[in-house]
Amino acid sequence: MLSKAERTKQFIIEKTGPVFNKKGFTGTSLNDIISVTGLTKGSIYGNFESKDEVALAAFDYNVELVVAHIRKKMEARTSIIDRLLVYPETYRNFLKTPFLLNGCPVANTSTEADDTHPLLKEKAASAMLFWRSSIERQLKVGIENRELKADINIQEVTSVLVGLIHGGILQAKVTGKMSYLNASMDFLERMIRELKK
Amino acid sequence: MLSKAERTKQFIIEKTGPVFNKKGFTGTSLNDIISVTGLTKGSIYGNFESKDEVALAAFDYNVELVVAHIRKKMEARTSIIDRLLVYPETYRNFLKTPFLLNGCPVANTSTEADDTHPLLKEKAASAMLFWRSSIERQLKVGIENRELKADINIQEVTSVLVGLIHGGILQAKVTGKMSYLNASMDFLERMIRELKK
DNA sequence: TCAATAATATACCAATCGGTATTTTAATTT
DNA sequence: AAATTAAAATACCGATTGGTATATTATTGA
Repeated sequence: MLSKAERTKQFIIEKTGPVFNKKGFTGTSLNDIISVTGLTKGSIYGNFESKDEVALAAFDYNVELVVAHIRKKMEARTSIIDRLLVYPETYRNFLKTPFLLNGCPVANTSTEADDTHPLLKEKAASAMLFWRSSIERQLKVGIENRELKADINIQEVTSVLVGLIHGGILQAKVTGKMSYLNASMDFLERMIRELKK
Repeated sequence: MLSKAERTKQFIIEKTGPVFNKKGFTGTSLNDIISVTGLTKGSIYGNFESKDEVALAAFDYNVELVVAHIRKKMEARTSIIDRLLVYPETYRNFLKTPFLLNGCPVANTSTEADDTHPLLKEKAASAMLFWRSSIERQLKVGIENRELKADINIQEVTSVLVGLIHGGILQAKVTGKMSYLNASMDFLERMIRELKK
């Protein structure tokens, strides 16, 4: 069984995760952390040695939620095309997915931390590269299996796939018009289907 | 001639613009504003009534720089295709363009302000819609001129164009790999050329 | 040139920031 | 159940936050 401290630590991470994703690192104060957890400053600093450490853990948690969500949906599918289609399907519904409601943690953290918080930026970069390599691997497997065309530009397809998702969310979030994201996802779906041999 | 106050106001905007784009609204403190302008708090508050007002003006300035830059490059071109190609060309070199170095102000502000700063969000939304409608207008003109295919989905093309730019910059900035942005721009260029009738 | 006015600087404010030392309370272990 | 240890609450810290009132210095119009 987990120790009390470990459970509290996890509790803090789960409660602050959404706040950090919504308000960002600078925008989230210790008082935010305190009020969202219902704990006191002493308790927070008994389990984490700084606000930084809470934010870093919260980021990992936020990313893991997204990754697990995507992975679970993919496991139910066999072909590479169907698996890749999980992406547009998932992000079309980002508003209905609690941990995506305020945007993808990778995108949010990348944008804020890029010029301000080296440790967070490093984590965001790792998450981005992890995501990309997961897509690249699937494309490679698909080519080897002869499910996908052999002449696919893996790096380009990956860049476009990831870019369309983030760019679509950005446009939808700021304007409030889901149709911009949906249009991007329509396009992305067609692109994915055209990867087929 | 501009009054002293108007010149100082403009001076403050020009000096703080890059800071706000780099550090964001929350991340930029009054001390940042003071040190980057070399002015004192009294002078700042003599010309603006709040940090908010400075940030709002700085955002407008930042956007105007980008808009003017794009417009200028477009004016030298005649065909719609060539004009649209200004976008990928511009953003490929965003690192060499001072006011784009830290990312597009619309994207940066959208991401930060979306859940935290209503006034800034409103401005970011307007800028996004303005940008989109400028692209949509060009597509429409291109279709009417028979330069472009008649069956183009204007909203989709616009969403993809804008999305690829923002998504590409995001990936390049956080990972430090320009090749991700360049791959997106390669794809975008091809897409633009294929709009031709 | 000399007032009037506009613009900038100085000095201060309460509130909040992230963080720490200490005390109190709760959970373990024997 | 008592003793020990772990965890959480309280009270405090200096520094910084955005903002204001007042004093000083430039600028401008008569």
